[in-house]
Amino acid sequence: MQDLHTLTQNIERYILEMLDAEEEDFVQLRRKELAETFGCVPSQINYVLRSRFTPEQGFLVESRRGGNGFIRILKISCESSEEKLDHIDDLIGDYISERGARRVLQSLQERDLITMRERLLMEISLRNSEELSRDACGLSVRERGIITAEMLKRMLRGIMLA
Amino acid sequence: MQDLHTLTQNIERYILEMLDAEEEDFVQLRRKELAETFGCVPSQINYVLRSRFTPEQGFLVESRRGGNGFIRILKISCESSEEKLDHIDDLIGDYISERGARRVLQSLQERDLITMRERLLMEISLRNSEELSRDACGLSVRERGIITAEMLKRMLRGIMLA
DNA sequence: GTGGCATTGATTTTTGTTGACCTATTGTTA
DNA sequence: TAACAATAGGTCAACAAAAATCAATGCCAC
Repeated sequence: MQDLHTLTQNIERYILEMLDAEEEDFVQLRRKELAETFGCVPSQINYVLRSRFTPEQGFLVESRRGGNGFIRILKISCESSEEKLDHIDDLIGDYISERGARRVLQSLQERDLITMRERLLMEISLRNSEELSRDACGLSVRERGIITAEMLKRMLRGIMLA
Repeated sequence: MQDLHTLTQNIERYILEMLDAEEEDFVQLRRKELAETFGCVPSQINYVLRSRFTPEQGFLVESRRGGNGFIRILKISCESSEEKLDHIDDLIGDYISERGARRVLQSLQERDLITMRERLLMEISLRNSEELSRDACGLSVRERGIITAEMLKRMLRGIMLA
């Protein structure tokens, strides 16, 4: 696990370095070219993107097929310290009630770490998720609280409070 | 990095610049002339309009054939919240694929109707809901698409009104 | 040996480009 | 005024290029 030399890890590092080097907060590349650079099959690139450049990890990926196709990788969030992420994890834990989640969001918004609209978005998402897991899946209160906690952490990690 | 200029992209940019230059929020042009300007077949213009100037991207296209025929491209304004909401409902409808949802979000962000962070939050939310309804509830693709549409509309309505 | 991450390649889907043929509008003329 | 000619835009199918998907397989760590 300490061995950072799998193909996937190399490609991940390569893209991260490109992002670092750029003025912009995005890089654009050709899947086929990148695959050739690493001497692998093109679909390997999709695997790297799917597993390492997800919205939960603060990235958005746009692409186009066909003539002059491309893949664009955008880094959204600012860098954030491990501490802050840990703090959020502590704050939320493995289980949280809907009320508790709302308290967390209110506090973050009052401290200007998220905007009003972002808070609103997350509240709507949580309510949706709550509704889905209650009505469609018939999950218990406890199970729903676990899902809510997971969801809230994903969203907050995604925009990585700076 | 490389030459990112297909014919379609050049024509798109040309029309956007015309729109920018105009006082009005529309431009009017001749299909044949524009095709000649770019040294291409006239139907190429239709392709550009069909793929780049759709309602989803905030445009309406009108035209007339025969003598003195023309093509007119209008920018949808969406001044009031009401207009935005109607527009959103039109774009999403009762069913939407995950891919379609992501296209809508990209387009809204490019039109500055939502921020990057908001787009990111909504993508996380969509993934979460997809995962929940697929794995925990075992819903079909169709059912998930209906839920996705509903959720997307709720989120967008929520922040457009804020 | 089992479970999960990584790798591969065959197949599918999307995008861009072109040209042959279709339809609508306007003007002209018998 | 009814046909017809000229004009201008629309549709569609075929092809090429590039990325996405998915299922099968490989590789470790436990």
